[in-house]
Amino acid sequence: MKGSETLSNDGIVKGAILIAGPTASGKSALALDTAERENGIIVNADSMQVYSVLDVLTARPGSDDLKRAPHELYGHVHPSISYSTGAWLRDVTRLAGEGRFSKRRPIFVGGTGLYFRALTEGLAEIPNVPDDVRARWRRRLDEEGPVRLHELLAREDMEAAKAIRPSDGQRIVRALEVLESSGRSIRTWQAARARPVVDGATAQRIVIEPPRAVLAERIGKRFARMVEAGAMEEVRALLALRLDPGMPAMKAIGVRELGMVIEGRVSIEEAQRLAAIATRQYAKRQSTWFRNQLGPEWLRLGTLFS
RNA sequence: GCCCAGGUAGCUCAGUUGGUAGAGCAGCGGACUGAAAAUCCGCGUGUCGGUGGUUCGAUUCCGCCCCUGGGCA
Repeated sequence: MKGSETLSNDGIVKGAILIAGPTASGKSALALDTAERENGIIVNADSMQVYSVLDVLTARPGSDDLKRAPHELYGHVHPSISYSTGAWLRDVTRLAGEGRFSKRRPIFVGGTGLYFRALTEGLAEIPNVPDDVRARWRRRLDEEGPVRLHELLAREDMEAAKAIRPSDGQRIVRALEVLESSGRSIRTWQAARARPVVDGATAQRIVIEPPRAVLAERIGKRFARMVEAGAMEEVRALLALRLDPGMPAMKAIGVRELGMVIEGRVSIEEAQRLAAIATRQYAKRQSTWFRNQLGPEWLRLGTLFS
């Protein structure tokens, strides 16, 4: 790490450290070490660790970790809220505006590749889609299927339709809801990106890429530990909120699996096995993303931190 | 010991009236601009238990052996 430089804040964050890595790669440990050495403030860049309730299940830093360095954007969103990349970026911008990064070096750590991209490359400034519009298109997706909606999109927004597969319901719905609520094609919006929040020239970017087999072993052990640490009670508490199963927080790995145990449909052992599989598949998607989407400006570490 | 039923991909299994085999899951590769722990696309990775025999050719038919279940003793 370079010596500390002036962390000015004139709309863009300078001298930031970015640490990306798949689940169970030990990125939080690296972030803590770095924070202590660099007088840093750790900022979450993980789409699930923002939600409260699921402390254990999302492997959020514990109280010991929180004592070692300031942490931001962890567990600050209730699971009943549908958070998003845009909301996260606004939160980061707000922290910068409050001067939170002026005395301490921000260390962004997480496993959500899209968050890092939004941070360093900016995100299209698309107006918020009203809830009712979004709900209606999602319902139509359920009822009519993606192919039907893709045909519809092709009629109204050929450019967007060409860029999205007819089977990709989620992206089709996004294109449709943006078109309806803003009156403009999502492609038009996306053509113009807003300013990055972090200055790439002065940032240090690190991605941890441990061998898959090593990751797989750690994942298996870690989920068992989560259950011992009370993951089951967390899921119970989350389910008690009776949220729509489509909410992002409900998609956290382990919610479905442990939920089946609560319903008495599978054994705890089977749930652990299924959750470990889902986590491995997630780690694979992350690895693919980091391998192919992150540029050469990222320092790639093959080692593991615990 | 005898009688059944099996031994085919990492797992569960299908199949070949004899021309070296395919599904699901797992796994691997890829896409990714506001649900990204999401969503989507692509790819069989194999001494068909072993060994003899019949055959132009055996994973398939026959013999023997080994292994795993179940039954009878």
